[in-house]
Amino acid sequence: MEGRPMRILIADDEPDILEIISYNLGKEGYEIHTAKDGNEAIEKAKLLNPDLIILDVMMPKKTGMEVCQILRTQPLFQQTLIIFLTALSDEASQIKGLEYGADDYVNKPISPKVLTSRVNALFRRLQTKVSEDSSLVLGNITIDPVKFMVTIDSADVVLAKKEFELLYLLAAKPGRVFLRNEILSQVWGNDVIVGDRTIDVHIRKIRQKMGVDCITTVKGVGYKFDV
Amino acid sequence: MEGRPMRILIADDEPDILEIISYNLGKEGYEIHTAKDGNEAIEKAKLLNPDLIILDVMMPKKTGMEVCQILRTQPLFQQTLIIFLTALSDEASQIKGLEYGADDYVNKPISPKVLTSRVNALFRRLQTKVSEDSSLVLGNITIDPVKFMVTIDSADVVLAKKEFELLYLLAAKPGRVFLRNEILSQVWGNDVIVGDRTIDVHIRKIRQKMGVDCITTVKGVGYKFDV
DNA sequence: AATTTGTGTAAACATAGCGTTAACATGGAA
DNA sequence: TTCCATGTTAACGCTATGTTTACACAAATT
Repeated sequence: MEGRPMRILIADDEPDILEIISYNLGKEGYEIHTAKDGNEAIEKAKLLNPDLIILDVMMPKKTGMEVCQILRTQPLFQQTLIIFLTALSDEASQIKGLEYGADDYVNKPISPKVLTSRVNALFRRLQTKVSEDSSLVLGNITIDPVKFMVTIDSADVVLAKKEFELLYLLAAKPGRVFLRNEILSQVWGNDVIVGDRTIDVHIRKIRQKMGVDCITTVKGVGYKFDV
Repeated sequence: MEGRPMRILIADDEPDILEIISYNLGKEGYEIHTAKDGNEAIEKAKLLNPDLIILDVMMPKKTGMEVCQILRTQPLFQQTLIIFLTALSDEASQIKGLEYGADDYVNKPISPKVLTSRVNALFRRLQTKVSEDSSLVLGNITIDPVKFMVTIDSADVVLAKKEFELLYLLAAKPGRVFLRNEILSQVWGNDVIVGDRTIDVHIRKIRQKMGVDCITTVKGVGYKFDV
């Protein structure tokens, strides 16, 4: 399902930091490369064409800001994600960094976990943007919230709005059981009051239209989407 | 032919903060809407379908996290940008926030300028550089925005301005569902107020003139161009 | 200017099908 | 068995959309 791992270039002059970040992002499955100063960062960026570049602001040879500025002028690096890493926590630097074309600006001392979360968030957003497609793919079933369309083995299934919303809720976390209350408040909202059988009827219609039985009843508890 | 301004929904229970942020982002040319608690945020989000939602974490009725969670399970809010705003600067909350599906996490006290920079950075990244005046070719249908002409199987179809704009909007992203609100703000503009049936009438005229039924209704949601 | 033609919007009515309810069926657990 | 949770079906009100007509207004033509 996933393509190649995302490639990250980390540039910092402190070996300790390089190591910590490399270790933590490597653990997430990213492909990690490092550089120890501004010039090396630019060289390696051109060589590797990474998806994300993490730049320490204070580096020998060239500062992170300079590196960013140089890279951003090149067409190849317009789309590359850039995160600044810095001990300068003052507001002006941060604004300057972001206006230089960075996508995020993280202050030192860095929590590796926070950095990882931010990296993940950036990639998550990029993914949905590039493919224009945040659809759920579960085996031979595809659920596309943007097109409001369900496809089973390349055959379209047309669902009504509520049916679709309900299916999407379940399918977003396959295997997880959703309580009836939970379903009600998510799909119908908290204030709306509907009868007992309403959910069942919708479930039934979904099952019917889909042909495949991908929704399991957990009696006394709720419903779940089968993997 | 610049696109409409990005629409931002800000939810916070402190009126001062709402005002400061509204003012600063408004200055940047964004279209601003506000909510003062979690429930109102959800309501307005559904109503306005904003491009970005800024959520205070600590709010009455529902917390920002809850709002985010609820919206993210709905098909319509998969692509919406979300920023958390919070006084909780601890690392765990931040990670949790980002993993809830937020795109950024900003600590209070907020510098309006920093927030603005971050908002700009998010939108900058999202921007798709679609050459505006390129003609669309979809099967046997050609839509040429320069000549203002639609051709089906080498037979010309003459559309009026609004009809053309509407068709072009839908056809630019074939398959994607456009909400009625979305269509209104894109084709008619944000300030213009027109009656409920106006869109339908235009859709009808397009369908009539085109002969081919290339526009599908998704009841309760909007319209889409068939691939 | 007067005339004609066409566009965009509103208003009024028609209609399909969505969402819900109600009534009854079924099946498993105690 | 009896009970309770869910399945199933049909019916129906209502809402969102389709359709048509009318009209103000702009644009084009004379």
